[in-house]
Amino acid sequence: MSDPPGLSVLLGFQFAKCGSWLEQRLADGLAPHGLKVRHFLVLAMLGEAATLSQQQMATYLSLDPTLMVALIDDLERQRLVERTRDPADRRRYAIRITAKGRQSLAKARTVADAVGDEVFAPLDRAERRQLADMLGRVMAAYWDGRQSGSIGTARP
Amino acid sequence: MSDPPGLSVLLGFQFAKCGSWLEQRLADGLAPHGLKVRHFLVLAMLGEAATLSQQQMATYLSLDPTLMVALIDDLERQRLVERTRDPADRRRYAIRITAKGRQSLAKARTVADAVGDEVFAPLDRAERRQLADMLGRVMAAYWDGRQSGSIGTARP
DNA sequence: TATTGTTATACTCTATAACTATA
DNA sequence: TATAGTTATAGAGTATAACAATA
Repeated sequence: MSDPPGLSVLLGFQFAKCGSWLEQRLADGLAPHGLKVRHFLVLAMLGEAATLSQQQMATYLSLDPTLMVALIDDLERQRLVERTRDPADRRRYAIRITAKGRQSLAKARTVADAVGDEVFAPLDRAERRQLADMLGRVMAAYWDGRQSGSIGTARP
Repeated sequence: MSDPPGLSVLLGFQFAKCGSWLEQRLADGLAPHGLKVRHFLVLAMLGEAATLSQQQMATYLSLDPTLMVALIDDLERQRLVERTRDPADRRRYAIRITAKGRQSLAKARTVADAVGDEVFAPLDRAERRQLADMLGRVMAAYWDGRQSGSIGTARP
């Protein structure tokens, strides 16, 4: 199970390196829109789930729940997101994306696609799909290992 | 060039997620050996380059040079690494891995391989090689974009 | 004048503990 | 009693600026 010695080391290092490259380029691209990567991820989640609580989003992003407060504050201040109390459980908020939020999300997606095209330029379309497939399987195992259910209809 | 909409977003997110998973598991595995991931990466570089300066390593790891000071201090204190002045340029140190350092490196590699086997369990050997190949091409483009030459004989 | 390594300091990011309001 | 959200505070990690030695 061990191929050339050091494959895992190299693979892991390149993984981290490529990941931080992606994140940095995305951060650069989103900055002019007044968004950080996390804001974008929150919007992306809310773009597919109608309504989510802060805890749900914190869990999925592996973020401390206290960090969600300022994060949602930011988005609410920009009117990209709304806080309404969940009638079923008045302790939680039912966070919802606004129409303006969807517009920002669309722009941010364009940025993200451009960054992806730049970083993954050496790979053709078939390879990118294959990469996404492999990563999907790896991360499915991760989520299963956490025994955590999906959010909404699917894992964003 | 844009496949299913949002592919880049998902790909990027899973990339970051998988990368931090790898890093966390590696950190857990190395902790009992008194090493952090960065110590390991430094040892891995020195395991293939005979001698490197602090600046060279900082550049390759995309780390602030000031952070290398304490990092090398740690490794030197454990006698895993030696600082000797570079005779060719007495401003720099020629950092060299020790015999004890090679032993630690070997153990750390075992840990890293185990972590890799765990995280990439859903992928068979051919897929892992393919993943490594694709990542290698992507990161080669990254380094070329930086116009930075290789360190020693190869990019670790 | 520029570069390597060093130190001290300031800054950013994150987690912890304590609180409220609901359940 | 436990959970969602909030606040203030402490801690870790990182970068910045100024310095000494060498080029």
